[in-house]
Amino acid sequence: MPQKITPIGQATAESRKAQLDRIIATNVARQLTAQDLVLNSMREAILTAALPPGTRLRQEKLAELFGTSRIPVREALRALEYEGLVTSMPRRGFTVTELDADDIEEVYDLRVLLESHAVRLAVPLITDEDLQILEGLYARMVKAPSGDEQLAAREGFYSRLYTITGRPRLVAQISRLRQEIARSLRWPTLQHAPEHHERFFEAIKAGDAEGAAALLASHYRRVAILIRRYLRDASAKDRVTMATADAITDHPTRRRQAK
Amino acid sequence: MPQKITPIGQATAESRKAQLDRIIATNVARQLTAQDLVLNSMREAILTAALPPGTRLRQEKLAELFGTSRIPVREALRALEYEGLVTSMPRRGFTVTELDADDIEEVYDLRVLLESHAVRLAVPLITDEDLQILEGLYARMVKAPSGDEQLAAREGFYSRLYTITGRPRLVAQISRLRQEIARSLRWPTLQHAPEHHERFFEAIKAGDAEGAAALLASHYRRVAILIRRYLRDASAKDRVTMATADAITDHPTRRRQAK
DNA sequence: CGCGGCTAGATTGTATGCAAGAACTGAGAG
DNA sequence: CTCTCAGTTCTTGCATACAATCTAGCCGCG
Repeated sequence: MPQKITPIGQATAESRKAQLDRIIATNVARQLTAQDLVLNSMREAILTAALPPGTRLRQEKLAELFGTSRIPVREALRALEYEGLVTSMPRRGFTVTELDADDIEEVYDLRVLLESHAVRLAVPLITDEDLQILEGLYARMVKAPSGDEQLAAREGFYSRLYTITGRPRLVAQISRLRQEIARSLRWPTLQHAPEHHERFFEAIKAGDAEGAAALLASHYRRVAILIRRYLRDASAKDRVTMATADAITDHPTRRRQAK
Repeated sequence: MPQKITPIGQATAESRKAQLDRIIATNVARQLTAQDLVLNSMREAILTAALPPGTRLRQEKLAELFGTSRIPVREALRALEYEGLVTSMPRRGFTVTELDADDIEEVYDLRVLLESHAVRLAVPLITDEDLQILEGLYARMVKAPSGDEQLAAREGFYSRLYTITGRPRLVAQISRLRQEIARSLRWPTLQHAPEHHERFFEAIKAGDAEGAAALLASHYRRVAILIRRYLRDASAKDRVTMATADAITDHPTRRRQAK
C-alpha cells in the first residue's frame, strides 16, 4: 500500500489553527449563505493546507467553528467531496483527501490530455480582444510574487485561455484537476518556472497550437516527476505532522479502505 | 440563444406520472437510506425522461412524494447537480438540466478524447482473466434486448474495459459524461449499432489499441451528428410537451441565465 | 392601457432535537 | 498474550419548525 504524505513541511498545529481562523474571519465578512461560507472557507483551508491531508472533519466541530448548524456543513462537505478535496468513508465521516504518487500521475496525465486539447481548440479562436486580456493576465502573472498570488495569477491566465474554447465542461474539469493537486504546487521544490510560461505564451501568440500543447505536456511531465520525487523523499519524515492533536486538526486512525 | 428541447416525443403527462410512481415503488422496496432512495429514483426518473428536461423540482413536493422530509431531498438534488443531471439557481431551486446541440457536441468531443485515451491505456494491460470477463459482458450485451437493458449491458462492458486502466478519475469522468447524455441514447434514431461494438471488440482482442480508438472516435462522431440532427428536427414540434401542468412535472418560467 | 411598487403567499435556507447505528473501550475467557 | 463480546460513546441521518428570501398578483399612478 502506497504511503500517504502531508505536503506541509514545518508548519505547526498552532500556525495552522491561526491560519484557519483568519480564513474564516475573512469569509464571514462577506455576506454569504452559511453553506457558501463553509464551502469557501473549507476549500481555502484545504488548499492552503491549513487543514492538512488526512484531517478528519467532524460535522459537529465544524458547525461550532463556523457558528452554524450541521446542515450547511454537511452540504458543503458533500460539495467538496465532488471537488475531490475531501473523501467520505461510509459511516466514518469525512477526511481531507490524501494523494499518493499514483494519484499525482493520474492527475497530471489527465491534465496533459485535457489541457493540450483545450489549447488546440482555443488557439485558432483567439481574437484580438482575447489577446489583449491575456497580455494583461500574463503581465500580472510575471509581476506576482511567488506563493499564493503566483498561483492565483497563473490560474487566472490559463483558465481565461481555456475559456476561449467555449466548452464549460472542459474548463470545469481542468480546473477541478488543477485544484486537486493545488496543495502540491505550494511545495518548495516547485517554485515557479517563468521561462516555461514565457515560451508557452510566445507559442500561443504565434498561433502555434501544436507547439504550445507540446510545451505544456513536457512541462507537466516534468512537474509530475518532481512531485513524485518529493513525495518519495518526504515520506520518511512524514509521520511528525501526525502528532497534531487539535480537535479539528487531528488525524483518523491510519487505515485506508481497499478499493 | 439556442433552443432547448425535450427529448420526449409523444409521452403524455399521465404516462410520465405513472412511470415516476413505478420507479419510486421499486426503489422503496429495497431498504435504503432515504437519501439514496431519493437519489436513485430521481436519477432513474431523469434518465428515463419520466422527469423531462426543464422540469422544476420543488423540494416540498418531492419530499411528500417520497414520504421523507426535505433534508434528504436537498442532499440528493445536490448530488444530482454534481452529476450534471439537475441545475440549481441560487434561491430559485432546482430544475432538470436541459441540453442543447452545443452541449451534445462538447460531451461527445470529450468522450472521444477520454475514451480513446482509456482504450489506449487499457489494451496493453488486458490480462487473460480480463478478457474472459469482457467476453462474458460482451455476450450479455449482444443478447440484451434493445432499450434499457441494452444500455446497461453496454455500460457494463465499457466501464469494465476502462477500469483496467486503473485510473479512477478517468473512469469516473467517462461515466459521468455518458450519464449526462444517457437520455438522448433512448431516442428512436439511435437504436443500437451492433456491428460497431463487434468490430471494436475484435480490435481490442487483437491488441490493436489504435484501431479500437479510431473505431470508437468515428462511431461517436456519427452518433453526435445523428443526435444533433434529431434535435434540429424535433425542435419544431417541441413545444407541445411544455403544456404538462402536473405539480411535479411543470416547467419553470422559460429563462436561462447568461454565463 | 401600460408600468412600477407593494403586499401576501410560496419556497428555499437554516436551526434544533432525536433516534439509529457504527466504532471504540475494556473486561473476561481461552 | 490474544481474541471475543458487550457497554458506552460518538457520529451520522432524519424530522420538525422557524426565518429569510423570492415570486406573483394586485393596486395605484402616469
